[in-house]
Amino acid sequence: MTTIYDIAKLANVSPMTVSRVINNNGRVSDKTRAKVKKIMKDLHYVPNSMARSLVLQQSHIITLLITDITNPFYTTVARGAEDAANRNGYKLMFGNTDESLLKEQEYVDTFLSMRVDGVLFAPVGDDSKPHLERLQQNNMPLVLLDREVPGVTADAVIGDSKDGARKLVELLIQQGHTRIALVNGSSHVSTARERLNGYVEALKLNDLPVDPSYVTEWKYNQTGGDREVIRSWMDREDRPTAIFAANNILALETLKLLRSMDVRVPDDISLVSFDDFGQADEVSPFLTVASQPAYQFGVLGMQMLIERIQNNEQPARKLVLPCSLITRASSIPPLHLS
Amino acid sequence: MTTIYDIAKLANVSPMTVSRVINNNGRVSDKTRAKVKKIMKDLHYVPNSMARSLVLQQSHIITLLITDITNPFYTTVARGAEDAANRNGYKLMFGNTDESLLKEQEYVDTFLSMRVDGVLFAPVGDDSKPHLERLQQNNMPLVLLDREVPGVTADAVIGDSKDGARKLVELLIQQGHTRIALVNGSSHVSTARERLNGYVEALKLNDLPVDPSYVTEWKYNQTGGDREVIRSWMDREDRPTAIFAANNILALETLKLLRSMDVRVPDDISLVSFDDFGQADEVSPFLTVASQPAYQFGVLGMQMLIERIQNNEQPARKLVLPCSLITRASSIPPLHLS
DNA sequence: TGGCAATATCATATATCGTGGTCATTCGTT
DNA sequence: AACGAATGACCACGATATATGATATTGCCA
Repeated sequence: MTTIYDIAKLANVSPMTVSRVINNNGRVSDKTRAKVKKIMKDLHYVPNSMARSLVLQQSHIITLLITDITNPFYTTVARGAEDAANRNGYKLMFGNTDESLLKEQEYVDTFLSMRVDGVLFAPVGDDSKPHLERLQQNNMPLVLLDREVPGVTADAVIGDSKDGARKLVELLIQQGHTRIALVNGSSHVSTARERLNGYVEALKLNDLPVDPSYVTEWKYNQTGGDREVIRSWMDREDRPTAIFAANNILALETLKLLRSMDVRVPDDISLVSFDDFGQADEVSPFLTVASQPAYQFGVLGMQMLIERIQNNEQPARKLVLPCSLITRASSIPPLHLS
Repeated sequence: MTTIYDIAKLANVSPMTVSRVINNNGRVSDKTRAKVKKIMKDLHYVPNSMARSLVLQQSHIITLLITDITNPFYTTVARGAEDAANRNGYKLMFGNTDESLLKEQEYVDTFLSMRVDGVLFAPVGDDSKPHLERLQQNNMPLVLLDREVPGVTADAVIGDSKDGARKLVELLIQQGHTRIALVNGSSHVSTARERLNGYVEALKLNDLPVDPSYVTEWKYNQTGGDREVIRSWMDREDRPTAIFAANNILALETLKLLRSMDVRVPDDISLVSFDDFGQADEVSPFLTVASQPAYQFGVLGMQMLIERIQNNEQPARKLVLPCSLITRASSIPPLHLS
């Protein structure tokens, strides 16, 4: 591809003069400037940002790593982060780990080796710790998103999972449910632990028993969960009258499973969950959810990151965003009360 | 950050030896290799891919540009492309244009200046032509996705929009509808033109009139559409009994609008559209759609791109993927027939 | 068995990729 | 002659390729 040397030769000037024209600094006469610009256009010249960031030591690129690009929660986060990045003159590029630690590690290496200016990071879980430490050891500006990691001190924007979970479960209790099951994410993820905490707390506050056999753990992206657990719940005498799914994807999977067993929601069992479904909610608003301000997650995370890029020495900050309860058709009082 | 020079100094070897250890080529004694590796690990060394790709003239990075990251169709495409890229040893990074030509242009410049190995490109529309030409002028391997651009010769993976549209409209006609409106995407986008073609063709084949006032044009991501048009349709004596929305987002927006006017779907009016809603379809399968194999779009596009990276001289190829009709609750015979 | 050339193995010096910063130099004016 | 504006020469950024130098190993023959 064309370089400043090619252009310099054609324009009968030195490469440095071309560089000056490109960056619009230093003194270049209008005549040579025009001549150089014309040749650049004719040759479809594009500056090589590899070479440029090699000498400038910065790329003006920020990356966002999410764990599930098909999850509307994360894509909405992405939109927020993108808008905030563009407003500040940064380009945003995305990576998707698919809840895989291996992919996460590879992306971390890619980001480090690309010398991006900063990373917005939704970690896979607690085992992401070495990856985060690797970023920090290399002094890479970093902001955690949605999930915290024990033992890692870093800026973070997270949701109030415990509070949201408690609100959901208390709603169910108010509706008369006493046997509430939980389809949770992996306990290696902070949000799953917090949601379990909120679930337990709501039960205890209302003097309801906490039955561990009513709690199961899947991965947040639903792969590899034990489908039989739900089946076994339905076979019990004291079958739960409501299920709390810890995120939107788990709620969908649960719903599918219930349908395949001819269990109707909400007639036979109520279902509530965390996170909306993006625009799809409009089709037929159905699930009662604790909704998180996804777009704001992205915007605020990006702002925090850009401040950290400007000064990586400041102490770590943590932002906890509230969730709001949206009551819809999927949760109703249990049969014996209606 | 640490460089091979730092490591070389500590290991008492030359930078070149360190480079050999990193790339596992050339002959290095086991002793020095071990020594160098230890120091690299101690210093958390990460190779600088800017410097590397500067000399190697390749980055092993492929980028995918989509027009709406919150659209489940595109995120599913992304997952397919990602899987195919990883299988072939490439890293995939994403860009999102939000249906904006300006953002598209900026991403094109970024990709060119980053000297990525190839670009998978869902163009905003016909006006993307200069952007695509810019890529081609710089010899950047390129595969179009989902949308074609008149006057641009390039590899492409697209859906059979015309056929899908015809299938949808013919289903409505079979159900007894005769007044079918179309909420289309911009006529500057190839898929919108094809879907209009299919719509018109289905009407003509069934000896139904084509009324231009029953066709409106919005942007595919729904921003800036003229909401009043739909309102005016509903005010007419001969109000349409069915609406065909040209993609999932437009269908949602239409649905919202109808709801706000207390028009019920499907009781008062039927609604069909292109593209699924990802996992959200499971919540409550509702809309009748022409479904495109989104994941396959990504996989096949990526394979095509990788072949083009290996040989950019071969003639352009075009792959047209079929869509399948999924009949659901949103389309029923019109009132007067039931 | 000793001696030396031939060969294989390991390591380094130097040039290069495309750009920007610094400082020296040239040019045109007054 | 003197000054400021315009331009150029050279090096650095962090890596790799090539050619070459420095050892270690082997083979061969007297």
